[in-house]
Amino acid sequence: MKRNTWQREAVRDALTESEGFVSAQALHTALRDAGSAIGLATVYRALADLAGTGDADSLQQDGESLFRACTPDSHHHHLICRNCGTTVEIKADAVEEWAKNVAAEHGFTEPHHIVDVFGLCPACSST
Amino acid sequence: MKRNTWQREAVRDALTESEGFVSAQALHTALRDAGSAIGLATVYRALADLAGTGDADSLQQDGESLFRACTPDSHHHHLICRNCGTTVEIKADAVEEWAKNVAAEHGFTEPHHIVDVFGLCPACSST
DNA sequence: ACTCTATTGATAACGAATCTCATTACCGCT
DNA sequence: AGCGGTAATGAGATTCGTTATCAATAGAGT
Repeated sequence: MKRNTWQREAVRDALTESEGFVSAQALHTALRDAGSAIGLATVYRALADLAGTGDADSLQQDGESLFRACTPDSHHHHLICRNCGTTVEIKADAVEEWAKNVAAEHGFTEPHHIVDVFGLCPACSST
Repeated sequence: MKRNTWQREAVRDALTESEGFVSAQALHTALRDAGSAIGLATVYRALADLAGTGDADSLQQDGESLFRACTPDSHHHHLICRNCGTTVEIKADAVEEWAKNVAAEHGFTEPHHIVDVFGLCPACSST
């Protein structure tokens, strides 16, 4: 049975409050700085849960996993500022179709895809 | 000045011979098993060089970097079997355009993008 | 309240990747 | 062909993100 703990809520809230993608370690540090006594392992576990249930999206950059609270039950991609992490959710049905077709054309089944666009957001571009 | 060593050649050859994406460690093990006395650090260095010059593409999966010899000077994406690693190179100008436009629409500059499709290749699908 | 057990958290363990630095060997030069 | 400087190598140590361990804690149904 799954239990509700204040730790899980804290991680969920912290994720929701952050602008873009954040690392597990950064989240943990932020929570500790905010006075919480949450453990690092718990942050990792909570994030894995959120990613598993679809309440958070994750991506890998420089060998570390970054997470972000996302609108659930809605497949989308991300436009991410590689400087400050600010993220915009992107809907791209055309890309979904394309990925599916490409896989089918080569006889590949169970297609998944990773599609992310990185760049510098307007704020970071102007500096 | 850059020197040519048999180690670099060995890594390049081993990469070229492998069907799909391979990890640095797997390549190192393969080379050692083949009788080569190459060091792990050297494999990492050679792969980084190849990726830097555009002779190899890389992607991150499960927190480790995978590499593959690729046709140089040709931007493309990959269709990868998540079971055996077999890879097909994909040209997708439509996706390039889409990524560029999406970035521009939101005022993002210097757009890069990561687009990879995973699935099970015909051989792995049938088992 | 009481029990049962999922969850927590400090720390150890793990693994990929990088760094260190003494040794090696590539390559331009004579 | 021989020499010299110097980029490259490699074994091991180190860093860093993530996961496993396990005793202690605290949800939740009764």
